[in-house]
Amino acid sequence: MNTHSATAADGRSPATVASPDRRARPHGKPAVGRDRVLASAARLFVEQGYAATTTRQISAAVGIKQPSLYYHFPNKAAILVELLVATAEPSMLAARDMLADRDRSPLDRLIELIDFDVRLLASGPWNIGSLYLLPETAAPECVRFRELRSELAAAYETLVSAAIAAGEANVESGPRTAALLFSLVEGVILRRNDASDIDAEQIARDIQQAAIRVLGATPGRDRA
Amino acid sequence: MNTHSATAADGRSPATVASPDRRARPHGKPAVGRDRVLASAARLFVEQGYAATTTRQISAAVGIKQPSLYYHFPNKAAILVELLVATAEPSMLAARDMLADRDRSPLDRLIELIDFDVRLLASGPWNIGSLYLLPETAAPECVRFRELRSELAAAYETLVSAAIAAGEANVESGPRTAALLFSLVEGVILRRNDASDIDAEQIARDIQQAAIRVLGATPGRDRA
DNA sequence: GTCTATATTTAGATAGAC
DNA sequence: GTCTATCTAAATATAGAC
Repeated sequence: MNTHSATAADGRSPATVASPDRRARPHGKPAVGRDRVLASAARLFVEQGYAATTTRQISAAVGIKQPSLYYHFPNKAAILVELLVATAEPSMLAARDMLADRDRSPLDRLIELIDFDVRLLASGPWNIGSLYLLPETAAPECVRFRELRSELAAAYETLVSAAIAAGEANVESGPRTAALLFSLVEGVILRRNDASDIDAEQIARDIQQAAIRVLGATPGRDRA
Repeated sequence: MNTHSATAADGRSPATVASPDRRARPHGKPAVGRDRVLASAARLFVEQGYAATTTRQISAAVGIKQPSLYYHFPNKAAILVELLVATAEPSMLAARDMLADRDRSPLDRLIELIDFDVRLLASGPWNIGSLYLLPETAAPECVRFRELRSELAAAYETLVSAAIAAGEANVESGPRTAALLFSLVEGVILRRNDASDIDAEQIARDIQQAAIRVLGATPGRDRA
C-alpha cells in the first residue's frame, strides 16, 4: 500500500466524527450522551447551518431536554468547535505523515494526501465538510480549526513544490497550483451539496486523475 | 472577442450586484434606498451568514431604522433571494449565449463560460459567491436561485458532451467531468474565503489552464 | 446525567404618525 | 420613505431539585 492508488487504509480511516478528547471507546458502539449530542448537532449544522440550528432542536434529536446539553458542553459554540476540529484533524495528521515519508516521491505522497482528503469529504452519512463553509468558522472560538486547515494547506504547497523540484510536475507556480488543488479537493463539499447521492470511490478516482492532469504529471507506472 | 481568452467584455460584465427588477438606473450612480439595502445586506450576509445577520444590522449599515426595511422588502428572506438571483442570473445568461452560439467550437464556448464565471466570482468588493454556500439557499423561497444554478450546471454538461463528441476533449465521462469543472470554478469561492486578496486575472488564467488540462484538450491556436 | 422552572435578551415584524 | 412605539415569539443560558 505504498502507492497513491491505495485507499489510504491505515490507522486513521475517514470514518465517523466525534470523540477527540477521550480515546475511542474500547468497544466502539453505544455512543453515549456526549457523542450522541455531537452526532445530532453535526447533522443539523450541516442541513441548516449553525445559527439557524437551535439548542432545542439538538436536544430533541438526542432525546433530552434543552438545558441538559449544558452538562456536556459549556455553550453552543463549543459543540461546533469540537465537530470542526474532529473533522479536520485526520487530514492534518495524514498531511504530517506524507510530509515525513521522505522515501516516496513527492508526487506520490501528494496524490495520496489528496485521495485521503477526498474520501474523507465524500464519505460519512452527512456532508460533514460543509461545516468548513459555515461563516461561523471565522469566529475566534474556531482558531484551532483554522490552524489545522492552514497546516493542511501548507502541506499541499510543500508537496507541490517538491514535486516540481523533482521534475514530476509541470506547472507555472507551486503555491497557486497547490491552492487550486486544495480547492479542487474541497470542491467535493460543493458537489455533495448539489447531489447528495455521490459515489465516493468514483469521485476519488476522478479527482485523482484531474489532479494529475492539472499538475502536468507524466503518467507513471500505475497512473493513468 | 470571439475567442475564449477575451475577457467576456460584452453587455453583462461581472460587475455589481442588485437591481434585477428595475432596469439599471440611467446614470448609474447614487444607489437609492432599495439598492443600498441590498449592498449592505450582501456584505453582512457574506461576512456573517444569513441567520447570524440581523435586520437591525442591515438597517444600521444603510443608515435607517430597522422597520424602514419593510418598506423595501416584505421580509428578511426576500433580501437574500434577490441577492442570490441577481448574482446567479448573469452566469445563466452567459450560459444561454454560449449554448446558442453554434458557430464556435464547443470547447471554445465552454472555456469562455468558465472564464466568465470565474471572473464573476473572483471580482467585486465582497465574496458574493459565498451566498451560494449558505444553508438557507435550500429553503423553498430560494427555488428560483436553485433553478438558475441548475440551468448553468446543465449548460456545462451540454458543452462538455459536445466537446467530447467533437473530439476536442479526452475524458471518461461527460457528466462527471462537467460536475468536476463546475466545482473547480466554484472553488474560487473557497479560495477567496481563505485569501481575500486574490488576483482575479491570475485566478482566471490558472483555472482556464486547469480546465483545459482536465479536459485533456489538445492545445489549440491560442490555448497554452 | 437529566429534569423543571425561569431569567434575560433579542429577533422579525406590524401599526400608524409624519 | 422614514420614523417611534410596540407586539409576539423564541433564543441561549442558569439555578437548583432529583
